[in-house]
Amino acid sequence: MTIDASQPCCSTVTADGLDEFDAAALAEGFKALADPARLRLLSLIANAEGGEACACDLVEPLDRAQPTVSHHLSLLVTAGLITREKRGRWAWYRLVPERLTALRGALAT
Amino acid sequence: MTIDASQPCCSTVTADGLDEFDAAALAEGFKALADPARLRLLSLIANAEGGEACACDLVEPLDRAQPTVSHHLSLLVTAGLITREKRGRWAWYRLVPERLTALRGALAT
DNA sequence: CCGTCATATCGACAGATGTCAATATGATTG
DNA sequence: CAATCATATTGACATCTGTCGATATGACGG
Repeated sequence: MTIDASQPCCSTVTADGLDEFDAAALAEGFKALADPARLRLLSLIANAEGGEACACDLVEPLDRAQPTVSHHLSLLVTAGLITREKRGRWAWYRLVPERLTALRGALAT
Repeated sequence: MTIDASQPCCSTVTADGLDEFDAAALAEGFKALADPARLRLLSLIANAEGGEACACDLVEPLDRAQPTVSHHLSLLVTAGLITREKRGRWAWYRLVPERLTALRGALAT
């Protein structure tokens, strides 16, 4: 299941009566951010030339094994935080800024 | 170890060269938000009368056992997202909005 | 002081998570 | 087609996490 990033997140942490369902949905988003490797991947992708990064350029700076990096990238895609585009044998990743913004909005006070 | 909420978070997910150390620190914050029970606790506390909530009023709406609620509240305190004040036999909790704002800022695009 | 009440801590357990080596997949190239 | 390269998948493992029942701690009331 992949998150629909076009659907802006409605619930807010400080909203009254956040129910279990909305809370679970929100938590999924934050779970994706709750790991240093994934945060660094977001940083690397965000600052890559042209706004997109090849997986081949992410393994070395992350200092983790290739399957581990691939695993984290998949999680980020599933969470709707990045997109994957396969071109030839390379996989290119881009941020989904709306998704980041939506989670940001959920922290409004 | 308790987070110093007065220290505004400096790193951003989209900042260039987010290193492992900063990433780990940021991830700690998001980990605290990465659970439905804790998100609902934040919501309940944020909307409690007077901006503070008694633990006794949090167990039932959360639909989890008392030790579980106590556990999550402790995690939130450790993460610097709420404060605990013991008055008599009751424990009162308040949001730390600056901490929420800091994490919010880390998601800036 | 003794019982009660609110909360925290302990111990246990099932399930999730991060990690890697080995291997599969699928595109490119000679 | 065979070799190579980039990436994904699988399987295994140790660790972390959410949960609860039982129990400890500590304040209050009679």
